[in-house]
Amino acid sequence: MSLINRNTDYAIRALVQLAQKKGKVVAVAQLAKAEKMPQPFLRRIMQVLCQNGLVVSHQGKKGGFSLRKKPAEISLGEIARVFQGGVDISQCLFRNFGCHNRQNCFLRKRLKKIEKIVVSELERTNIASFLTER
Amino acid sequence: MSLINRNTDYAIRALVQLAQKKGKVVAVAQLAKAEKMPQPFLRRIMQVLCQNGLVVSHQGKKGGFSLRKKPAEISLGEIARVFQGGVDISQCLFRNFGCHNRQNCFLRKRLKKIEKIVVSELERTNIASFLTER
DNA sequence: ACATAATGATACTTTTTGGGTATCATATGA
DNA sequence: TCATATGATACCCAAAAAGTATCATTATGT
Repeated sequence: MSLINRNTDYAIRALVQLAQKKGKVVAVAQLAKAEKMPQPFLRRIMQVLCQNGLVVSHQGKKGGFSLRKKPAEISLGEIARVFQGGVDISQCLFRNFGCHNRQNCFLRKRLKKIEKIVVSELERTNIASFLTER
Repeated sequence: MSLINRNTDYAIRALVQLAQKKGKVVAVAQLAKAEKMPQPFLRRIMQVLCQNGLVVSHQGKKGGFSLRKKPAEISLGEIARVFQGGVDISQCLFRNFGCHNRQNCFLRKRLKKIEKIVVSELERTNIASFLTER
């Protein structure tokens, strides 16, 4: 099990690259090549990022994508929300959906607590966090 | 995505039940019924718990399983380790296994950090933690 | 104008994994 | 000796994740 899936992973890497280019327009082909991501897959991811207002798309020759927000304003939490509907670490696994006593489930309570911690970590980590480290 | 899978989930529920029975021998059929878990599936889970020294099996008529350790000595972390090989929240999702620079992967580092927090929470939560709450 | 090189939109395929069954063998208490 | 429990394994199924393919549209440079 993993906290983030590949969509999220690739999206983060692409966004970090865009951030390094300081708002310049970069084509998917370049982004994909740099981190060895499958291009058509990344293309779809960029479209979704565009639809969700994280990047701006530029059509036509010399087109590509550029950041729409400041790196510091894009958190991992937001990206995860786009591609995974957030981080739902404590989801009920019970047979046929739904524990018979969801409200009082002892296990659920405990996992929710852990989830909160994780989510807050993801919120305070943003694209800018990664710029200096590289 | 979920922190624990169903094996782990069911195992926890079964162990809590056994803890409530204070070391008495309980058949899988009973355990399964109480939490509405699929019996043959739970049976396999109990076998694994037995092989890993968490419970003792008693064969034959009037057989079943009983706790081998004190509830306080069985952590969620240990159970997760048995059924999921631990909590590997920061696993590399990169194409064909392995980032090209696993050591310096900025994303991996960050996720590892979060993973540590989660694991420590799971370690300090044990079966006894759930006994009073019910 | 037009070829080229980019994204838009969408449908499809493949792979992996989680979750679950089925079955036969073995042990044991009444 | 029979009923009822676990031991050990092999197998199946469905859903989700990951990735591919294709055709339409838009902009640029000549």
